[in-house]
Amino acid sequence: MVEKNDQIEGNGRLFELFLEKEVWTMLEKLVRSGTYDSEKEVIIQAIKNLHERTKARENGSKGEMSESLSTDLKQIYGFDFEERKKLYWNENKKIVRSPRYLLKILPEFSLPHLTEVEQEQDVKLEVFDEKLATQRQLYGSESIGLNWYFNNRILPVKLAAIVLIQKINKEENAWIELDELKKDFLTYVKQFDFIIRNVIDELKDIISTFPASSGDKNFERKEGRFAHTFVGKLVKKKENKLYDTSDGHYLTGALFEMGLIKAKRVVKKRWGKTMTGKSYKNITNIVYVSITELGLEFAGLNNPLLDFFDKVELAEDNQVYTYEWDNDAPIFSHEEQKFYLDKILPKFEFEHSFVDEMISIGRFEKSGDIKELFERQYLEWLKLNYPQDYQELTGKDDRKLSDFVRMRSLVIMSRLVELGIFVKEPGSKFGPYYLRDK
DNA sequence: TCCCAGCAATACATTTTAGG
DNA sequence: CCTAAAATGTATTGCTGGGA
Repeated sequence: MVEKNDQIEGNGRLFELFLEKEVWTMLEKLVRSGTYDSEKEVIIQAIKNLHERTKARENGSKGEMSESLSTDLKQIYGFDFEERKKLYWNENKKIVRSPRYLLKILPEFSLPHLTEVEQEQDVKLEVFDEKLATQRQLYGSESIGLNWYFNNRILPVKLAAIVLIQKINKEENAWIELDELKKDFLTYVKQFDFIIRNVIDELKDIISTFPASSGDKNFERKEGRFAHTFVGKLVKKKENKLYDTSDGHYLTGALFEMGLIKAKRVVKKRWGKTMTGKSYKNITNIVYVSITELGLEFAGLNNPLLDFFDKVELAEDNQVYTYEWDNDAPIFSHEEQKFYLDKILPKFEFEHSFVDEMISIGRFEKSGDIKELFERQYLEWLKLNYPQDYQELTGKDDRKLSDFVRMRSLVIMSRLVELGIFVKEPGSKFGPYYLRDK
């Protein structure tokens, strides 16, 4: 019983995002009327109906609903459920679709609105441009010269940049509170996820890294982690955590590490103990972020997937059907691929040259070949440039070293596959991998 | 049958916070 | 300003489906 409640609650939270309260109440009434056992069932039935109609349409015949949910709802509430669904589709699509992203105000001319106390404590958070130092500071000696392996997808990065720009425009303030950005990002991602799952069947793989959304007890933790991996999180240096110094404090997150956003930290004193014996109640760090030139450029580039939402319109009979999407087509445009290679990768010195080499090789028969190449080249590079870290890494046992190689090398390729630069043989698990344009 | 890429549960660790 | 519980973060190990 408890478990069942939890599940319904989970769905409830999810659906509040897409359905008005009115519709949720409607679902509850329908359950109470005895037609269905749970809200979940109503929703499942609705999706089944959609699915059958869609299939029927593809086969060129008229769809037969196994059970007419819309008729039930019409009788009870006097309006057409499908009609409503169409509205939600249009609403969601409007949010997700992709116009060209432009800033209405320039970041340089706008400052965050701060209280007096906060202003006193204003501390600038450096944007780390020194490529190697950054990765090393953030992730220790195991990520030197590489984009962090948990930044394993580019699509969430693109979405996050878009959300930030939208927010800056809406609030007419160039500096956005990081926590607020994360919230909006998650809302956007859920809407994105909702549309793709319901409309574009072929694209389900793309969103497999998005946090799962229903019936998952750890969902909130997962999505929190998802947000800070891609959007950002302030990491405080232990020794300094109670002091209002900026030393050793930095921001992680794909957006920041790839140079797409800049950040500043504002410190609020509450209590704590400084070196000089002064005591505070606590210290709260508020991080404000803004888009960089690079981020603006990236967000503004054409994206086939986002553009796709612009093209999808309702059919003449006002139904939302599964639209055709070429599953073999890349979800990133050529401009975006070029941007990644030319403007983002140079921040990661080893990965940059490694990817260049991968492209010049052009084909790998199996994933093992990539690992092999990576191990050879990375160790060589590390030995030359960072002998101490080389010692540390090779001093580990074989298992640890091979895990290191596996994670690092394969994620480099998975990013290239997502971007559409490389293709992994459809249906295969271990490759071959080859360049798309060859 | 074996193996391993890609997850994901779980145990363990650290940080935050509430309360006095 | 301290303690301890609660929240949150991290690391390791384990699992599994399907290709070799």
